Amino acid sequence: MSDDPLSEMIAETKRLVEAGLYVDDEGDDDESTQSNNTTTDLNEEIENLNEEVVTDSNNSETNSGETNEQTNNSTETKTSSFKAKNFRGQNSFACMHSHSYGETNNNPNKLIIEKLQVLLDHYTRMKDEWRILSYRKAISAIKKYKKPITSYEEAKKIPGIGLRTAEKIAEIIDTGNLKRIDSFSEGDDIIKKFGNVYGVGPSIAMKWYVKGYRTFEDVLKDEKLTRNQISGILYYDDLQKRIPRDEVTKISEWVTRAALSIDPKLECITGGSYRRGNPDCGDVDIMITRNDSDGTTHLGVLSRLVEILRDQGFLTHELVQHNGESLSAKFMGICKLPEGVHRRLDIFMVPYNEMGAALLSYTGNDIFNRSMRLMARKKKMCLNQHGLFMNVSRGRDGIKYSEGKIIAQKTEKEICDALGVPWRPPNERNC
DNA sequence: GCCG
DNA sequence: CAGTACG
DNA sequence: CGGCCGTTACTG
Repeated sequence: MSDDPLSEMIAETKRLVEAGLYVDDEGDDDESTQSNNTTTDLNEEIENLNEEVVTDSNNSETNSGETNEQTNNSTETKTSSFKAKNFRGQNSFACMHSHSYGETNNNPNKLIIEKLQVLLDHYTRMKDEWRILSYRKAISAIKKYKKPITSYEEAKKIPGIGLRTAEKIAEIIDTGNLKRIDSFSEGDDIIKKFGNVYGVGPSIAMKWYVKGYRTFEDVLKDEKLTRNQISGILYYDDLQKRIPRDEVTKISEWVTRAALSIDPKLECITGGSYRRGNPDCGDVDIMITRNDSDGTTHLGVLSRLVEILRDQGFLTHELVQHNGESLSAKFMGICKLPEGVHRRLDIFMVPYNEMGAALLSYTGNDIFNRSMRLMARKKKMCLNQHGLFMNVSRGRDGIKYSEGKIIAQKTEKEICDALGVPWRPPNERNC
């Protein structure tokens, strides 16, 4: 057991705790620790529900297509028709190919997926980020591999599956099990549960375990928590649940209706896995922008929107404070439909010119994004949620992305063209 | 972990 | 700064 | 063997 990496990890963490590197428990250093809930009143239930029927969200029917933004906007930064040069090997990038949604159930390799998922969870707890990445890619590849894998050789041929994983797959095929998994300690499940709390990652989860906590009650009793962690524990069960697509639609319509009451010219688009067409989602991601060609922007809209939703009792918690002064302000919190459970909700305000870059970024999935961004980097460019840039060091501060550095940002297609990546509808971005 |  | 979160 | 997304953005 001494060679069990997790055991070593626990021992190391324990050493750090004893060395005082983790102390933050006793010794109430500050007064304003918790209980300063400036958020909305916690369990304020919803009395005044306006059940106005959603007339028509501009969320567009299928919501899956590219927003029909045409590049011809008067005062726009001329997105030069910059074309990136291709390089050898770029065809192996995930963003170069279609990746449709991979069913987990009814997959002929369900057992393999389950076993590898256990390993992925294990390495997640160990903060082994590169194995995490590898296992995620391997599992994703198998999910979309429709045939039963019957041999080591067959597994090895799948992109993203190498020597080590193919060996494990072979063992699963032969024995129906992975001996490696059996050596994991039972503490794994507890650490896993801690790590699933919003605001708790691998480090905190391990720290809690080493300090002897085994349940949320233990943690709540003895540990000093951030407000996000408190919310995460309080609504742990709700937030663990997947959100049916229909409910995502309802939540989107609710937010859109409130936004349009502020300014009818706002445009709201739901991104994330919803835009990728998935049947259920982990949260709701809504982008809001406004055509500024009439001289008006959406500056300050988010603060008002949050206020409205809060007063409606729709928003129950604010996890990340939005930057109300920015056209790129964002909100991250928890909402709840009158008859529903608590759901994670993200609202991203987007400068009109950046909508294409924002659509790409907030639609994902993450593997697709990282693939595209790596591609950009390989071509001496830089891709983020604001646009595609020349890879030059720009000045500090909030100096706008202007000048000659911006290459493309207004539409997805424009960015893909400049990058030399074929544009794909969102439902083909489930890498 | 996988890949070049 | 480390940690966490977003796609 | 080195790279693996973002000079992402926020919290404490």
